[in-house]
Amino acid sequence: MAEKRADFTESATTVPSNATPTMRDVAARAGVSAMTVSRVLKDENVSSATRERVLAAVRELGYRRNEVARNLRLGRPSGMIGLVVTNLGNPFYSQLALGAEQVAEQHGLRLVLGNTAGQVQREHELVDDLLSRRVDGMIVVPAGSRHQHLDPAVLGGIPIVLAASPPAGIDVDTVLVDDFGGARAATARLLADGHRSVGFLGNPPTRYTGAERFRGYWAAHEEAGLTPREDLIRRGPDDIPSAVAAARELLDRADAPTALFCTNNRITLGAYREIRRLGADTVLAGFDDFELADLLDRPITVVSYDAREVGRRAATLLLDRLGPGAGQPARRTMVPTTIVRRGADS
Amino acid sequence: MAEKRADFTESATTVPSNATPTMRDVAARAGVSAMTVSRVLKDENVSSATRERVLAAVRELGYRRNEVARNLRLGRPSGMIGLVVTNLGNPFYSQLALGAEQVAEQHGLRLVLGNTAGQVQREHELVDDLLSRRVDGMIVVPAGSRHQHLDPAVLGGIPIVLAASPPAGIDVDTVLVDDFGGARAATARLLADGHRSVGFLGNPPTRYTGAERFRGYWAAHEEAGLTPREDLIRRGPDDIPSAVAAARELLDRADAPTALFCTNNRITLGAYREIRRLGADTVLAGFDDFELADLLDRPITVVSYDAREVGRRAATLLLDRLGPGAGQPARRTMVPTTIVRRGADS
DNA sequence: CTGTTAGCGCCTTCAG
DNA sequence: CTGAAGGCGCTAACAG
Repeated sequence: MAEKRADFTESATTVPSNATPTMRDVAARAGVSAMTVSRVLKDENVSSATRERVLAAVRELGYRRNEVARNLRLGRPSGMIGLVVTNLGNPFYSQLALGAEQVAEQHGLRLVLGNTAGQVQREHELVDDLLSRRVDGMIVVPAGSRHQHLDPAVLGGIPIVLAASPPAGIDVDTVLVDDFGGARAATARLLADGHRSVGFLGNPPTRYTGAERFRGYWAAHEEAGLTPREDLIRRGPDDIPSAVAAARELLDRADAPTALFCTNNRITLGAYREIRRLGADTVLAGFDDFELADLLDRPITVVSYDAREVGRRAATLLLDRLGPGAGQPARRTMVPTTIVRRGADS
Repeated sequence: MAEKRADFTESATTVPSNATPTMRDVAARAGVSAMTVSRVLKDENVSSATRERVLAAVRELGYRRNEVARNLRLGRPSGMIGLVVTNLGNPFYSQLALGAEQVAEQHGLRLVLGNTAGQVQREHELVDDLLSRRVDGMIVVPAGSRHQHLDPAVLGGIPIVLAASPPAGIDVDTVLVDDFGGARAATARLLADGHRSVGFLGNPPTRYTGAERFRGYWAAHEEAGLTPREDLIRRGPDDIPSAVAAARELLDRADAPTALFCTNNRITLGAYREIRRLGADTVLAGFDDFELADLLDRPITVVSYDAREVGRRAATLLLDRLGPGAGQPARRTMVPTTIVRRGADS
């Protein structure tokens, strides 16, 4: 078992050398009460003489105030905010985390990280654990489409902000990317360039982004007085291999599309690879910018957005609700997208 | 100020509806003592009748045990490990974080994140803050080259693991990438392909990776019985623009190198861009793999390694030291690299 | 300016 | 099997 602090008679100035020192140890060493130490550490009125003695003791003992105990006593939460994402390995989420960290940091709050790997079960456990650790609030990128367990009511009033996915059946602050607008703009660009058969390669409609980006693709057509050709639409692919396969299907047709819109960068990559392999001159547009995009040897249009900003806004909403904006109705904000041409130049 | 719990006479079954319920609230509601609630939650011996009543009360109140208070009482640390990195936006570190999270998660530990943005000052503050929060231990990617403030002694005995950079003047567990071996192997590959003037584009030697990778470059030459041409060595560039400029300098020469070794992917990108712009056929090798590398239209050799594994090992070392391996001497482990050919095919 | 008392939420120890 | 007392480290609220 853990070695307990020595209990045998120990003079007031003798201090257990092993364990992390407590305020009382400092007090004893400085010959004052714990309260005085507390006051010194809080910069309250203490005579400069005793203050010096206390600080000396602090230094000698390497004392560091236990913020956990402090928060408990003050009835405060932990001064940490939970961040639950589906996949930290995805640059989108790591940028989001970075943005959230920036804002949290400015307010002296620390970020506690949880990665769900997209598993709803893990999300449940994580949220529960974070609640038990008394986080001040949490930012969640939901793994599933049911969100009742994220209801502030269930959470015991701890505020929550959803990111990248809209709330389903609950009423909470949310930060979204303009998936619809970005997809619409990119598709419109292709149409404006004269393309009349624009294929669609997208992740499943069950995903929010998949659905929204498809809506955008469709809307762009409607606004141009066109109707997408259903036979050029593939709403299944979700990784590079499946995107390659789907692209091949479309490009092999006699009436192959002259352009493709892809709903994320993995799909774009798959399509790009296949186009290049076939030596086709199909034009490509896709959601998500990526480094290196301009090293590609043929042009490509990408929908770009600031993932870090998503994190910043999420943290900002949360912090506001932790303070002044406590009682406000749920807010929703949307991070804009821009259309960028990449590739085939420098 | 915060609304205090109503103090007027309140029957045993009435519970404050606003604040997060405590064990006593549950106890009152179930008509038992707090101890019994505690026991139920710990699955200790309690008659199944009372257990049911308690669990019912827990459910009705939405009670969740306060792990913070629990840990305080038990004299345990927080059950969290700190992760301090220089730049979460860099995929290397986000992968590292993901790996560490995986391992921590398996042991029921949560990760607290800190981003130093490479500033030593921030690193100090972060480490200090994490210590005050009583993390079980920490994984640090040091921002600077002086590490005295990371000495376990200074840290009050809290274990620490360094990642990506070796300890300077302190004796702690460390996880490194085989920078030397990777650079040597990549350079050797170029030499084996017949190149006799291999340029070097690398980040400053003040950085550990810069120094190690340069050593590898040099060693490969020596082992081949060659001496690198000093005039083809540029140890300054640290981002894409400066890499472009440095590459141009080398490629503009009458006796331009036939191959270049670059110490990280940004530098590789810069060099690639310049080679492509000039239409040169200089062969490229570089540290760090990158997605899309195989979409490039000319071949490239990259030094690849598993960043997630760095995080996994760091967490594993830390966890071991938290448990059985508490007293061991400092260990050091090195994550291997592999040489991969990329680009100009599919 | 400084000390004492009490208690945040929980659990160990010791009585029933 | 259950409860009462005491305390983890810290700090309000009162004394003095």
